[in-house]
Amino acid sequence: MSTRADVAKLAGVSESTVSYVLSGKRPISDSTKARVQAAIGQLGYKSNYAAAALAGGSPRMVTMMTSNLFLTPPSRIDGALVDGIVNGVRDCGYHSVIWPISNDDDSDVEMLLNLNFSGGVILMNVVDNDPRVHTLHSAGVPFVVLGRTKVGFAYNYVDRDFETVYMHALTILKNLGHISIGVLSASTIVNPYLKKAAKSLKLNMKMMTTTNNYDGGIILARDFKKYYADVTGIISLLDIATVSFVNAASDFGISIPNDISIIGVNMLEEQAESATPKISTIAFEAYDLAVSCGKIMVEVIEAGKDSEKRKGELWVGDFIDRGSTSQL
Amino acid sequence: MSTRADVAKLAGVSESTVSYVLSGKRPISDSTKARVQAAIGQLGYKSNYAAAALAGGSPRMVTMMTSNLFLTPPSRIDGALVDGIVNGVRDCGYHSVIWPISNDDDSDVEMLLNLNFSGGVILMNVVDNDPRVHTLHSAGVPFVVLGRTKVGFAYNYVDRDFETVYMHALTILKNLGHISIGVLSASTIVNPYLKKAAKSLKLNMKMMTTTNNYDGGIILARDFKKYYADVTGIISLLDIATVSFVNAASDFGISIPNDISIIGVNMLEEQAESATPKISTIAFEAYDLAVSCGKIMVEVIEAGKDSEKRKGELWVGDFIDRGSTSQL
DNA sequence: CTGTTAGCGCTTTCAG
DNA sequence: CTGAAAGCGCTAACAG
Repeated sequence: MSTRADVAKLAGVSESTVSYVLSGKRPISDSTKARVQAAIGQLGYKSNYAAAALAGGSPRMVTMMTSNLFLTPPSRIDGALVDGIVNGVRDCGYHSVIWPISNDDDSDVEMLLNLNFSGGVILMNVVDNDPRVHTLHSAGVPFVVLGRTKVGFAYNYVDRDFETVYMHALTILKNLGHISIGVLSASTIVNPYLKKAAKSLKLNMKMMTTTNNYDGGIILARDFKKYYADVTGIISLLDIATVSFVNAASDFGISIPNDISIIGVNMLEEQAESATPKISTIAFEAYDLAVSCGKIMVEVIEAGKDSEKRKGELWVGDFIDRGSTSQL
Repeated sequence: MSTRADVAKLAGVSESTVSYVLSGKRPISDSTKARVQAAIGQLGYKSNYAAAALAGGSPRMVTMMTSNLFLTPPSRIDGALVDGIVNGVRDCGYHSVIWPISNDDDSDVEMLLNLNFSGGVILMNVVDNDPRVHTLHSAGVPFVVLGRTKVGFAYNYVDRDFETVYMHALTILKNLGHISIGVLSASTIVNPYLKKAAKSLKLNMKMMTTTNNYDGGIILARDFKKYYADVTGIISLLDIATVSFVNAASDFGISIPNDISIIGVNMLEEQAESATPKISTIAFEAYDLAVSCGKIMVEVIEAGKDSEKRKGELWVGDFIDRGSTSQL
């Protein structure tokens, strides 16, 4: 494996010059630049990540930690999120990898931190009072959470403005004349913002809890008339289950949108279109959100490990009302 | 961030002693070991991955490349594979990360190689004459493929002995009196080993192509009587679709196992049990296969980048006939 | 059993 | 615009 020194010798320049043509951090004449690049091509030279990381301070690598990625089929949103982060981070000249964690305990986090090869970590799929946030925080590692959790201290995160999202969705439903609103969610806990919005609009809420997969939607459709007969409007926080619910509805004598209006707040546009009829959504630009998460991660890394720079600040992904209420 | 030097000073020993208590590569007296460990704990010292990689030769890190992980929900087998590799690699004292690649072109591979931070790569989900295998090969990086593809040169891989698997599965079906065999697969191409086995057993084969997801199984059940009426035995190469097919069968007037016998050759035992009735399987020990893949990867790394040691050799995952033919 | 020392390949001042 | 040289933190001889 050739080194920077080999390149320098072949090109007849100094080692630092090679570094600078690579990094572009200082002006280099076109002629030497050309010679260096020719030498690089000729030798098939590749920069050594470890050496660069060692010499250059914190490694230019961000680690995504996301759990349950392989145990159960993830939602399409998780996919868009990962892709977005990869690209956001790459735009900043960093790289990203996924650190496979199989569960929600934090031994995998410890291991990553001990390894110390990552300049910072992006934590996804956070749970309530996530122990991993505590671990990352006390380790003093730069990290950004994609999503939010209450842990009792300030930390960097990127999230949507759900307060506005929920209010908007419920307002649409209310304007359509719905009073009894079902909430399609994987959790039995009502989101406080949702609760607050429903209260202020004087709407009744009914949790419709199911798993976010194809089966979850089918089961819901099957049970709908039995358990949720009074529900006429649905706000859905899931994606896969919602699509299958809508697609299966007619099999169980439910007519959409005649019987119920359904609006997805946590769904890719592309998925919404895969349902028949197409599901109305409050647009969730998962990809853009993730891109911005990646960029902010890099900003945090570069600001230094213990930077309070933007800590606890709220970065909201673009909230766009596409007004796609065709189905409603 | 404290370094090995800080630890050494605090413990009153030399820097190399600290290294050696960490690596265990030479005997250290219990007393100094204790002092060093105390100092490490006190300082919260973490070894620097980049420095270790730089000083110690090839980095102790293996990279898993697997595509389509986020575009579509992966099968349960992919999950078992990733988990198994992580553990196999960890048993060898290495670490592993996932390198997210969104497509089958090899620009992501190039980028990983240019980064040069990985001691070796495990390639999953290979396609026919996979371009990434060519790229890895000509880069001279240690790599192991989980699965096989024809590329015109020898490379390290780990795979099941499908020749035996198919022969065994078809023999079971034949012994049950089936002559017309459906092949449930995501591809329209008949596996040559399967074709060969069918021929030698004088069985008729009919491709039943579908996508490996819940919908794929439903569609197949719906269309079964129309398109595959003559099929009485099925060999399935899919997992998710097969489970949903079996579960949906009765809704479409198909009685299993009265009308058809179905046997899964590419399915986790746990998934087979989630169908009603339980699906018969030729056991696929995905996890064990992946563990061995991880271990072999490390072996290849340590043998040196251009080692021919085991190149082109066939490592077959354990093939275990559990004899679970209850449903048949 | 322990200490000393020479690098690993790169980045980044400091000097031209 | 370019070169020289001092490290980054660790590993692994080499020398006790």
